[in-house]
Amino acid sequence: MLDIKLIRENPDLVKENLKRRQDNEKLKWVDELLKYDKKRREAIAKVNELRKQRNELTEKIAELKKKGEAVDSIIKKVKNIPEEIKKLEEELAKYEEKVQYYLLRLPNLLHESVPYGKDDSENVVVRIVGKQPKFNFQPKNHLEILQDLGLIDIERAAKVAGNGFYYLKEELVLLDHALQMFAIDRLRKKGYKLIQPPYMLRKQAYMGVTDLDAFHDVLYKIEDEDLYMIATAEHPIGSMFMDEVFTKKELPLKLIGISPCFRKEVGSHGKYTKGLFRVHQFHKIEQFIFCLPEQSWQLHEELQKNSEELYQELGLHYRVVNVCTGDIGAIAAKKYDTEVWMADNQFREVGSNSNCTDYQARRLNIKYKEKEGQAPLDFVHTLNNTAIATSRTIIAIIEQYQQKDGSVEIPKALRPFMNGIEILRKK
RNA sequence: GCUGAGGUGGCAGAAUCUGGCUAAUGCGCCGGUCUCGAAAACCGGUGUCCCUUUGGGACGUUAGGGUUCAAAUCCCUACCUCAGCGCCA
Repeated sequence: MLDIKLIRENPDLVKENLKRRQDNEKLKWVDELLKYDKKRREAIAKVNELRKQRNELTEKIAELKKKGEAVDSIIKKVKNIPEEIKKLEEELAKYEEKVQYYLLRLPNLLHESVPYGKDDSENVVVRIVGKQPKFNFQPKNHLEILQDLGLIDIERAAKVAGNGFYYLKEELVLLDHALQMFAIDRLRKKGYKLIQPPYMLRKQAYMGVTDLDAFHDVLYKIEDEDLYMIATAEHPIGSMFMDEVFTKKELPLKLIGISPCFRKEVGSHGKYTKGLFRVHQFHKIEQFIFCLPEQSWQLHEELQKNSEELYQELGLHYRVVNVCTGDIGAIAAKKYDTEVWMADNQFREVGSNSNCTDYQARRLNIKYKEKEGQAPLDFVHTLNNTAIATSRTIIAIIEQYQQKDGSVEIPKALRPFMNGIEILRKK
């Protein structure tokens, strides 16, 4: 959410930002928002005036009663004021709803370093790391390999839960867990604090951390409950400190979340959906930071470095892209995607790293103050970055480490976390 | 899930029964006086919003409704906390 004062004072800045995002249909929203904001403030003035009148008369009633004098005539005079107030308040509520509608939908201001572009084809490659694996045979995709090894069953998963689910088996389960333990181990050594959050959230908490499209396209809702299955640990961790005030010395607060992630993936038709790439559930280790505004850009690079170190230690070939203005999404001010190389010679996303500046924090009402007992100064900044998303990283490992005989080598970094297993082999 | 007791500012805590009496008082925090400096003491301030801003006003007692001229106070709902009971891996 943007600061209404900023929009009032710099409407052109907000409009320029929308143009860069190619969100041209939202341009008129800025004027609409300001129109309703003005009406809102006028209504507030009127309501205040009426309340003042009522309060004065009410006080007179109390005063006269104390003296034991008659109050009937004043009560008659004041009696219809509450109704007028109510009418005006209803009008005011309408304006407030409008203002809120636009505020919740206007996207974050982009950082100047975000490249201009219309969609993911115009994301800018920042760097390519590692070497493309060379095979002296025709490489297979992960699904074929895993099925040959007998480590996955997606047919039965489809039978009981539908497309997009899977049964992992034996060593593949260990690999999934090893990836998580590996990421946790490395990040804890950097001082990040581990959190296992609730796997469901109320709507109110969810509103603060994501955009409204998510409620339909991404989130599973529990029937008859005000609860949504989380799509990432980012969400329960972001909302964890809702309506709270940090002291400066508590910041930056660097956290690692571990959780399963549940996603509906509505509207993913036509996208790459093979095997484990686009699934309804997977595990993820997530980095999350609450910090002072002046710290966030440096920490954004730190988060990027952290996750790249993991991919490097796993020996994976990957690239990093600076996500362009047309592809970045409403909440981030800047976003890097990390994309791993897959056997069909495509790079595909395994993680993304967002600096949300104060956009999430304003919605969640998370502020900071100089020290205990003082008034809050301003909103904090929030950042989140994938450390490891298991399913997609599994794809990269299986496809990049496959051998001619159909076996798959386990990266050395993972072996201590999976009972020393060095290779996945058909039995 | 049931029963009972609760939820008041950054914190503690009164007012709730019996609606009108500055949300008292203390702590913390900010500023000032004093001091070489600090502590103590004393004085002032300490949430949000609106306006025609040396000022005026509205809102604010977990949240949302209701009753009333008037609600922290009475009624309803949700959420949360505590206690007891029940159920459960």
